[in-house]
Amino acid sequence: MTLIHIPRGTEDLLPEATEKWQVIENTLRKLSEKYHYKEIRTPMFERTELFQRGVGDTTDIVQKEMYTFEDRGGRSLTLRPEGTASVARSYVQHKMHGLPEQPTKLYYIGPMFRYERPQQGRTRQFTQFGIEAIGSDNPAIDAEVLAFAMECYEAFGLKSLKLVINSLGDHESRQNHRKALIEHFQPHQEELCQDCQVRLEKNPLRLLDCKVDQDHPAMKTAPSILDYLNEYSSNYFESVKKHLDAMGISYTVDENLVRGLDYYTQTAFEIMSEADGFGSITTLSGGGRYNGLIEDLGGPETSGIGFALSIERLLMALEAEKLSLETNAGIDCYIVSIGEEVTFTATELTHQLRQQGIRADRDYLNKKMKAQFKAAERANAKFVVILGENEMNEGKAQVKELATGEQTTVPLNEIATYIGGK
RNA sequence: GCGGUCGUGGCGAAGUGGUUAACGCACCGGAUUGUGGCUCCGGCAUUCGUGGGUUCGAUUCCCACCGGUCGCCCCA
Repeated sequence: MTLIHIPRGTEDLLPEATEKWQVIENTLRKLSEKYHYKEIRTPMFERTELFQRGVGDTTDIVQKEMYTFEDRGGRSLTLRPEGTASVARSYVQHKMHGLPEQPTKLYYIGPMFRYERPQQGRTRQFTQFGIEAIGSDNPAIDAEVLAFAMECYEAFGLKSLKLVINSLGDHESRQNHRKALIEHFQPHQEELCQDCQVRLEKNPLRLLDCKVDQDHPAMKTAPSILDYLNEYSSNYFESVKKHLDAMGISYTVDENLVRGLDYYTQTAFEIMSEADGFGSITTLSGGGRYNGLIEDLGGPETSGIGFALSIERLLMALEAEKLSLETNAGIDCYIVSIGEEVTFTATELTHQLRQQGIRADRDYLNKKMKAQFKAAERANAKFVVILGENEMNEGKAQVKELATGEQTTVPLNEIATYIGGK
């Protein structure tokens, strides 16, 4: 029989892993409450058009990474490669701009899909937690999103973090900068690497973070986006920085930081890990402002900003910094039963304890006492209840605390109280 | 999508063109008729990633595919 194995670039999370995931998810949800963001759940697939229009036709995500398929009705659907487009779609569809709470502050958590060559930190299905604040173009909210993003890591004790910010400016600023870039690099076109020759046409901004040509003299003299920001954009960026300063959040400005999605305007940022043990992929999360997106999707002119982080990469960062998560694994009580005569009493007792809120388990393999003790230890049980024929006849059991070895005889109907009181 | 590298039990890991595929950990059983440790003894791979080919014979050689991993592209 041929084994069917998991699709490429996906992974099973077994209990050992899901315990950690639950801790992370809970922490992120609590943080969301603290910052007053509410959860939104959108479908895992959308009309393909949404991403073409929202994320951008020229982006790598849309051009070569989408999981697109046709349903039985002949509609082209796509497994979501990111969260913002869906949230924006939902915002427009449900006319959230009319809600009394503004800006609308939302968070989401769930799987995303991109068809890429997998490697560590990059799988075809991965999980993003993200937030969106839609309906305000006050620099204070940009700073809030950045602070939130940083706290998502600090909450777990991560230290080796680097917050990099940049401004991409508004449409006007970007156009002027683009023109300047093309003029600057055109004379050197022949000397640039293959990729950059294509970038020059497609997206000259991308030239700036090319690794092959980074030493080319033209790179050092290349026009910076920051010099092309118009007054509004420039003031906006300065104000975002002041708000960050007010919170004591440190950052570095990288004028070459370019985000991969078309919808970004003004503030753009990334959080990277500087811990050892990371390979070429160091980006933990990224985000930015998307002032034209809601309008592009048929909504009113509305500005927005958000970010998304990968839970997989968050876990990698924790591992790289050798941090562990406090999980609440284990049970309160393991019932060791000796002899087939007591099995019904064991069942009754286990059930009774559970009904009283005690996390309990028992043996189902007719193991010997010694083996049952091992099972109890493996289950991380606090107490073992020993039930033999003698105890059963007396309506009592031995209750042993595993950590101390302390053992007492307790009437069956008082075990829950006894354990609960410890 | 491109290039490198790797693929032996639950995990780690040796090994050879020829008939029983080391070892360690884990697990199970026993020594020990009802108490977690230690010790000792025993058990635990009939697809050596999958499929072809070369050969009298392949886990070992060749090819393809699948998968992991690293780098590139790009990103979370």
